[in-house]
Amino acid sequence: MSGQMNISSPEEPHSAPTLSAVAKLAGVSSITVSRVVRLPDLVAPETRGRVEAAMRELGYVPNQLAVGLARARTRSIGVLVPTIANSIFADTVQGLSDELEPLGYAVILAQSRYDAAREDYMLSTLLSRRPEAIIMVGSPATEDGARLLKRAGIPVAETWDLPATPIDAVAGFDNFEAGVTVARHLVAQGRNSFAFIGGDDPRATRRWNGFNEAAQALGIKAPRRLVLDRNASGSVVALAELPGVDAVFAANDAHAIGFMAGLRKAGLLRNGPAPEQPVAVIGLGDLEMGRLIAPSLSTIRVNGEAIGRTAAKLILTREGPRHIDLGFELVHRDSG
Amino acid sequence: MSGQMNISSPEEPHSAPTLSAVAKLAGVSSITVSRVVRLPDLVAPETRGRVEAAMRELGYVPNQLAVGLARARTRSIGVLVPTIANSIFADTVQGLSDELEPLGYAVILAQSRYDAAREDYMLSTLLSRRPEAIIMVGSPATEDGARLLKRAGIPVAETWDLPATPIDAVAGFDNFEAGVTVARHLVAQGRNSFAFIGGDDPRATRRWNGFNEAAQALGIKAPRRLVLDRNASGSVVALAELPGVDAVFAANDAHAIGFMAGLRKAGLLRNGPAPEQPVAVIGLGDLEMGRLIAPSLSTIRVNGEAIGRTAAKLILTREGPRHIDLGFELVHRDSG
DNA sequence: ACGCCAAATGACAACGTTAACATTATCAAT
DNA sequence: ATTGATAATGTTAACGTTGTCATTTGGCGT
Repeated sequence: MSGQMNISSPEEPHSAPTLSAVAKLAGVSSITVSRVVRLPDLVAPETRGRVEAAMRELGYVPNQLAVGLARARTRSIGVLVPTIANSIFADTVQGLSDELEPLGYAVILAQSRYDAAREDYMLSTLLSRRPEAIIMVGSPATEDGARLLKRAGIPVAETWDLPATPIDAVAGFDNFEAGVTVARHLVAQGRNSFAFIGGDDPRATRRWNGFNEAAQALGIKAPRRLVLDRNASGSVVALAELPGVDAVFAANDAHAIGFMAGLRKAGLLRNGPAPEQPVAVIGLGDLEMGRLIAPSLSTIRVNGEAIGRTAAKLILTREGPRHIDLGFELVHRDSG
Repeated sequence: MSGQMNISSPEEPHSAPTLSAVAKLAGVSSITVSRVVRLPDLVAPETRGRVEAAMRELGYVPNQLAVGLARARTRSIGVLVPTIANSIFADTVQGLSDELEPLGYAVILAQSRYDAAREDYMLSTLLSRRPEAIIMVGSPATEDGARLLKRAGIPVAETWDLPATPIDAVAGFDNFEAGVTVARHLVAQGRNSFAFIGGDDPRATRRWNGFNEAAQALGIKAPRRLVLDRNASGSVVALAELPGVDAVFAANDAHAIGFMAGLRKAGLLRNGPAPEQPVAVIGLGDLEMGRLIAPSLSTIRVNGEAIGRTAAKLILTREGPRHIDLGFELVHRDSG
C-alpha cells in the first residue's frame, strides 16, 4: 500500500496478526484476548464484543505453534502408514481422523513406503512435531524406531497386527490366524495344491506363515509363495508361474482381483459359485469392489475403519484394555 | 548407569530433552548444540563429537514447534481433501507427500467430508498450525473459506478442477470438458438415451453439466441425473430407476463398477467389446480395478498422483506458470 | 613482542502464547 | 466508613528455539 519495502506477495506482506495486534486494536491487553478465545466467561460481555470485533477485522487465527509451546499440548497426532494409496490403510486413516478431528486434533501424516530407513526418518520427523500420540500401521521395522517411540513417552498405537511385544496400545487382528483360516477353508473345499501371492512385508509374511503351516499340518504339500513386486501394476500374475495350483490366497484383495484377471484371460474363471472354479481365490480386506465383480471375491474381511477408530480411542485414554483384537471373518463368495 | 537421579526409565513422564539438557551434559551452551544440528561446520570437531554423543545418549529430537516459532518457517503444509478413503484422492495425497516429505515437510491432513462447515473449520484448524502452504482438492465451498485462505498469505493450490477465479495455484483438469468428451463419445457409438450417476459435489456437477449440455447440443434427449448418496454402499443402482437408458456416465470409477454390478445382476452385461453391451458405461479416474474386471471399464483417465506432485511443485516455487491443466484421456475399453 | 584475524563459543532478546499471580474496580454487609 | 468478596483486567515469566551481536581463544606475520 504505502511504505511497503520488498516483500511483494499476492495480498499483503501481512504476517498473521497476533494476540497483541488484536489487543491493541481492541484497547485491551493480550491476555484478555487470549481469554476471549479460551475462557470467554471471564471477560465482560462488552469487552468481549470489542475483542471479537477486532479479531474478525484482523482475521485473527491463533498460532497453534505458540500454544503448543506454552502449554505442552499440541493437539496433534502423528500417523505413519506404509502408503496411503491403498484402500485399506486409507480407510484406517479416515476412521481415526473422523474420531480425532472433531476433538480438535490435527493429523500429521507420514508414509514409510515399506522402507525401514524412511520409516525411522519419518518417525523422528513426526516426533519433532511433538504429537500427543503416534498411530502406526504395523510395528517399527527397526530397533532404533522402537526405541524412538518408547523414549518419546507418548501413547503409541500399533495397528493391523498383534505384535508379540507391543510398545503400548494395539488395535489389530491376528494375521497368522487369518492364513490358518484360509488354509483350513480351502482344505475343507477339497482343494489340495496351494499358493500364496503378495508382498513380503511383515504382515503379509505372517499371513503366509499361518497359511503355509496350517496347510502342511493338514497334509497339503508345501504351498508355493510368489512375492509380487509392490508396484507390479495390475499384478496380473500368469498362472503359468503356478502350474497345477488349484487354490490361491492373496495377501490382499487388490492382488486377488489382479490374479483373477489373469485367470480370466486364461479361461479359468467361471461365473458360477466356488466349487465350479478351476482355481479358488481368497483375498484379504474385503474391498467393496470384491463384492461387485463376477465371480464375487471370497475374502478375509477386516474392518480398516474400525481399526482406525479403535486406535484413536486407545490413544485418547490410558484406561481400559490396551490390546484390542478386532478379529476378522472369512466371507465365502463365488471365487473360492 | 550409575548417578541417574529422577529420570527413571522407559515409561516415566519424562518430557523430551531440550537443547539445554544436551548442552549441560556436553558441557557447552545450548546455542552450540543448536549449531551442531544446523551448522556443524561452525563447531570444532572435538566439541561436535561430545555434543553428538550427548544427543544420542539423551535421545534428543529437536522441537519443531519452537523452531517454527523462532524462524517463522514450520516446514509443514496443510492438505485438505473431501475424504481420504477414496482411491483417487489418496493417490493425490501420496503424490504430493512423496514430493514433500523428502524435503522435510510434514503433511497435515484434514478431511472435509464434503461438508462446507467442516471444510471451513478444518481450514482454520489447518491455518492455526501455520503451514507454509495449503493444497486442497477443489476450491473453498464458502466465501469465508476463500477469504481465510487469501488472508493467510501463503501459497495455495487448488486441485482436481480448474476454478474460474483461482486463489493462487491450480493443478487440475477440466471437469466440464470431461463430461463433453464422454457425451460425444457415446453419441459417436450410436447411443441415444443417456444418464449420469454420481454425487452432487461441485466437480461431479461440472462433469454433469458438460455431459448434459453436450448431449443436448448433439440432439440427444435430456439425460437423466441420478444423485447417489455418498455412503450408498455398493452404489448398486437398479437399472429400474433408469428405464430405457442405453448409456451411463458415472462420476467416478467406483460408481461405474457398482452400476455394472447392477447391470450384471439384470443380465445386461456382456463379456465382449463395447458395441455388444446393452448399456454402455463410462467411468472417471481409471482405477486399476477397472482394467481388471470383465468387461473392462471404459473411463476418463485422470492421473491423481501427478496432480498431487504438480501441486506440491507449484507451492514450492513462486515462478513459472501457476495454473496447470493436467488434462484427461478417454480410455476406450469393453464397457462402452 | 605486538597487534590482528579467524575460529570457536556464548549471552540475550525475540517468536506468540499461556500459567500463575497481582492489581484494580464494584458493591453488599456490617 | 470500612471490610472483604467477587468480577474484570493486567504483569511477568516461562515454553524451546534461532538471529544478532559479543567475547574468548590461538596462531600468524612482522
